[in-house]
Amino acid sequence: LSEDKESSCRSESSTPTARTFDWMKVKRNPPKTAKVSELGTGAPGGLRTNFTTRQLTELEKEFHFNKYLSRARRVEIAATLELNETQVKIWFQNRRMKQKKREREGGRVPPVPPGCS
Amino acid sequence: VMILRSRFLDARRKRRNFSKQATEILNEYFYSHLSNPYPSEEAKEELAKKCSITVSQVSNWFGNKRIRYKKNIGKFQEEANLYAAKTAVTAAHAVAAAVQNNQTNSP
DNA sequence: CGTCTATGATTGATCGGCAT
DNA sequence: TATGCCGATCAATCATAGAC
Repeated sequence: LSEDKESSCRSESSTPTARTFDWMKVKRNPPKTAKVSELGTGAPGGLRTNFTTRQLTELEKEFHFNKYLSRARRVEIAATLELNETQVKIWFQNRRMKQKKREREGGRVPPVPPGCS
Repeated sequence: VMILRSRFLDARRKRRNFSKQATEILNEYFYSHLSNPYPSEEAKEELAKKCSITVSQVSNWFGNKRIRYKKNIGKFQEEANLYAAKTAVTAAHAVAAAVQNNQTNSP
């Protein structure tokens, strides 16, 4: 049960806190989506793609049919929605986690807000 | 214009701030574990119970806190010192109580 | 009342670990 | 060694609550 191990810090002037720990330095690599191949128009990879309502609707529909995708289905959907196979794969990945989260803490206190007393 | 940003009017995003007491508990944990503010699943469940919120909300709180803290450490300096002091006082009381208890029980 | 800031929630994508 | 999934987290953004 021993944690706290100064991982890396130097400046210690006024208070015992305010030190810079490793978790504060963590930097995620920018998204590699949107290949840098279709440039020409300057496709700045490293942006969080914004899925359109149409894409989300289709993905959601497919999810209700299959929680998991086969390679073939993934390719098909990616082509239809103009997304990478990876994006489709990740979407389903996140969607499954979302589903699990809802099931886990779903039945919460819904019947109470109205009026009350 | 992509005025069509309509996010389906996320009905659930009717946010309500946590009680001041809940925020106190969360901040106390955060600053007393500033070297590694990543509560275990068990710790999250305990915090959730104490704060009367869900485990997911505890996760959201720590996620937001960590990101916003490192984004501007200086802005949280005052808050950090505040909780550091509070933790020190609490610890002091615990020690004092322990000492007194020891004296009382060992004549 | 309108503007600016604090904060809870959402989500596409990354990271490390494990399985195939 | 390469690929998919899980669980946790990141990071940017949304929309609202609160401060002024």
